[in-house]
Amino acid sequence: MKQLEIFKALSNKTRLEILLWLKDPAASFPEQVHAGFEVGVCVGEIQKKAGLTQSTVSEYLSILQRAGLVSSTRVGQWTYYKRNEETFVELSKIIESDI
Amino acid sequence: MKQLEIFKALSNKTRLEILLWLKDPAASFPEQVHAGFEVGVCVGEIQKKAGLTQSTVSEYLSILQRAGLVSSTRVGQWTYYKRNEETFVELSKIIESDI
DNA sequence: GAGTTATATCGGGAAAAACCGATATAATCA
DNA sequence: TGATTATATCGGTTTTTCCCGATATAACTC
Repeated sequence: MKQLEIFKALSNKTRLEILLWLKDPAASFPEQVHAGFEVGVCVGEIQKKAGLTQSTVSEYLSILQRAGLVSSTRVGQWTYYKRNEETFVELSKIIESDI
Repeated sequence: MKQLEIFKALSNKTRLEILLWLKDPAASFPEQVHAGFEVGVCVGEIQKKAGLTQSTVSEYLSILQRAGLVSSTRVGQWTYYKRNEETFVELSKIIESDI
């Protein structure tokens, strides 16, 4: 686990918000109709809510993914992102003991 | 607690190292003779070990302090910095539940 | 096939962070 | 008092991050 990369990923207001939204997708993205939330939330919905351009949000999601904080699943023309909870648990332990 | 400020403070290799060194000052700073380690470690010792300029290290320590990760005590002409463990505990909890 | 929709990537301008050297401040000591 | 030592702050250059518009890719639809 690359702590520095994780902390950099968490050092942005919008990226922190995205992670929070993904914690409760049903509440945060009432408009998503294409799929259940098991696979996550598609980029377009996240982008609308973030209020930034599509390219920026796509970039942010890939930063979060490289840090291991989210994972993605492609379904047809959509890419769904969801939290990777194991990384959060690991991170919490790392802060308790390794930092 | 301002999460964003904390994550930014943790988004730098040298600052992460400083925090690690301050975890075991006796092992990390064998040369410090001016005081016991209860008050912390003085800027000069940290600077030598970091290998950056005095101004940079002083700046880094104040970033860590603004984030609540360390605290400082002035004794004579020295400023001693030590970890603020409560913030780490809080942060770990925040990651478990609030992020 | 061509047209449409969703996402990723690329190139770049603006803002922030990473450092530095020089200088200021504060404490000590002769 | 002046000289010395430790730290903080200030001004500036380089590097990184932020965020955009334009373009590329991939899947779907007709």
